[in-house]
Amino acid sequence: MKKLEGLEWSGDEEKSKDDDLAEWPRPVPWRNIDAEGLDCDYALLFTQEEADSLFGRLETEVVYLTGHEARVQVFGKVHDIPRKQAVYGEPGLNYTYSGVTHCARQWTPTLEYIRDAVTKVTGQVFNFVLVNRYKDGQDHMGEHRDDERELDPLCPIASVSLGASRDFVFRHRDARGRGARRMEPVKLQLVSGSLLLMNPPTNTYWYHSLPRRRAVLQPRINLTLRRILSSEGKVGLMTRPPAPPPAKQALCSFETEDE
DNA sequence: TGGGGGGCAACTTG
DNA sequence: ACAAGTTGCCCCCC
Ligand SMILES: [Mn+2]
Repeated sequence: MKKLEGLEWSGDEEKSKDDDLAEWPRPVPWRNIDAEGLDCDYALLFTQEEADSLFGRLETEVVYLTGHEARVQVFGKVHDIPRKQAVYGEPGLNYTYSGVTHCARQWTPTLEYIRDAVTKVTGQVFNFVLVNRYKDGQDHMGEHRDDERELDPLCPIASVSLGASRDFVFRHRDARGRGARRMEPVKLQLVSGSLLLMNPPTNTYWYHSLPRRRAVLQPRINLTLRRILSSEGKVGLMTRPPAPPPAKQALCSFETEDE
């Protein structure tokens, strides 16, 4: 695996064939989170020092969506998205959020490094990452499921946290709305350097959110690594426009937008 | 007692 | 039908 300057793991890099998932670069103790239809695994993947370093690198590397791409229109009203988002992955992949499709930028060295670390401890391969930056506890994310059609249903979603600790809440889909089943939400604290794996079928039955926490004053960066199937017709692999596109050619280009 | 935080159902339009 | 935020209300706590 590629090394990143200033982040030399003490473990030797030799690839024995029996390399199993146990050592990265030290063993990671997993905690399993279990409920009806919910299956997650949580581990401390990076030390605090490593996490600080990675956070700092991402702060200079990651290019977030700006301008109209940093807003969302729902029910006719325009809102600023209450966090910053960036989209990275294999060339051609894209991500649709509230009807707007964003093209993935090419992996940065730090994102590749984190991706490969997660692959090393999980054995899962990822081709896409959504970066969410929460500037403080006012930034948040509403309840939702990651139920996009183009996601590989067999691949867990891997969530890496860097920076401020934040609460993270799962709610069963049948526990929402009036006349809901009484089921306790499952609450976690995601600390800096942690990795949360959301295994199937978690995303079928459980919504998750990152609630507002007014006491949190520091920023947090979250990476959700995913595997997108490229063969889906609708989204996934963005194909060249069928004909030389007349006006809207800028759809899949990466021009900088005004702040 | 008042106000702040948090949970959550209700509401929002094209 | 379908989007993902905000708002309002209620409860708890200091
Ligand atoms: Mn999600």
